[in-house]
Amino acid sequence: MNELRKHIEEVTSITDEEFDYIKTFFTEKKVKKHQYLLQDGDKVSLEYWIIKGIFRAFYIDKEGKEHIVQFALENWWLSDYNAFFNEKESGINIVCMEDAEVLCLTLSGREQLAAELHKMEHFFRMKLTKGYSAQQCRIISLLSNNPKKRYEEFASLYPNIMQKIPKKYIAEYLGVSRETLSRLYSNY
Amino acid sequence: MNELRKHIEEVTSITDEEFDYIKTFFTEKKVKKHQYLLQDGDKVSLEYWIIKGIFRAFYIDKEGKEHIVQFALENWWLSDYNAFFNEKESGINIVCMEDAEVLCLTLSGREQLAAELHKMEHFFRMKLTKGYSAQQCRIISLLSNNPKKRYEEFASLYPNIMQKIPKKYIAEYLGVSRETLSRLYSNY
DNA sequence: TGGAATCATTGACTTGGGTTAAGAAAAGTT
DNA sequence: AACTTTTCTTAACCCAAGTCAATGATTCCA
Repeated sequence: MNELRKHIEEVTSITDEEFDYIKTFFTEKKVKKHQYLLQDGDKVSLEYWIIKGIFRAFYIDKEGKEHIVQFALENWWLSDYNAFFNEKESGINIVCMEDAEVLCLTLSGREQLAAELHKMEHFFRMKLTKGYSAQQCRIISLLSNNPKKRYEEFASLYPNIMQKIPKKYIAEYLGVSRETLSRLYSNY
Repeated sequence: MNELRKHIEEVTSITDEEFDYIKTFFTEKKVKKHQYLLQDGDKVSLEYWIIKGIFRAFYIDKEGKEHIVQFALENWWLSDYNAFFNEKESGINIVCMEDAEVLCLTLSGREQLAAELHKMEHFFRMKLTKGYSAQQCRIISLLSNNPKKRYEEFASLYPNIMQKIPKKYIAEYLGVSRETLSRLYSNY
């Protein structure tokens, strides 16, 4: 839990008492590679903060193709906020790609935390602002860059993800076929 | 300003005194068609809430092509949150497409409001959650749908935007050439 | 340690959508 | 009302990237 405190204090400082209270909302969980945290159609009731490990969140289209919404590793938050906000079942899947430990927070727990502790409301807003901003960059990149540029951008933005996961998932993230991605870096 | 109060109270109820205070952070502004609210390279210091009118926020790539990040009309919030979060100059442009009235809030004003009034912090978080969720839908659509599907999705999601703005901008939003878009609905 | 999955590469072929161009229609302006 | 400017449509052509298929390379696991 100590990592979580450090993580929160990057945004706002909290007292020992406050953190003791915050802690009570989280439960620890160990997750093995290939294990699902969330499956298409599930009721979404949890949000996860990753202590260690790697996950991918993906959407499956009507043809059965996977499209990666988000990768997540240490210190990242992860859930289907879309389902949460619209109070629907999940439309995406979240799978573990490298043995992991996560902290689980119920969505109602988060709202309660935010309501009771202004600092936590602030914290969540700041995290969301960052996520919003990152998503906007990705949209711009999808609209204006060709696959090669997108690949280079991704590689420079997330070098640590690049090394750790199969390239086919990067292709799915970039919106490109594995074959095309493969051709990109063989052309040097 | 009354519309603003109504807008805020959709999320959280506030007292007269609170609203009187909130009001002091906003200034009204009238904007004419074709007028810029924000230009690539500007220092981003304001956020806008639209009372009436239509705007588009767009990115210009190296070839000079426009790519639309966001449309915005009544009740929408608009700024370059990316620039704000990373404390950089704007990378996008915001242009008025239909005579408008907006309320301006400085970014530091927003932070102050959020810090002083927990309710406003909550309000901004809720708005951001909704925006985040919408962006995620758009990313999924860009990754998994072809132009025709994206067009249909957009048309059903934002029928009011469809009617009011030139189709070429919709093409720029969908990441498709005007010609391709034009072919889409002539094929029925 | 060897066989089975999974993942990556490469080549041949196909195709969706971009580009170019030219003309029609609509909107804005005087 | 006439002229300009912007927007839209349609057609011909082309190319980037997808698909299909076969082969190699890794990784996984019994």
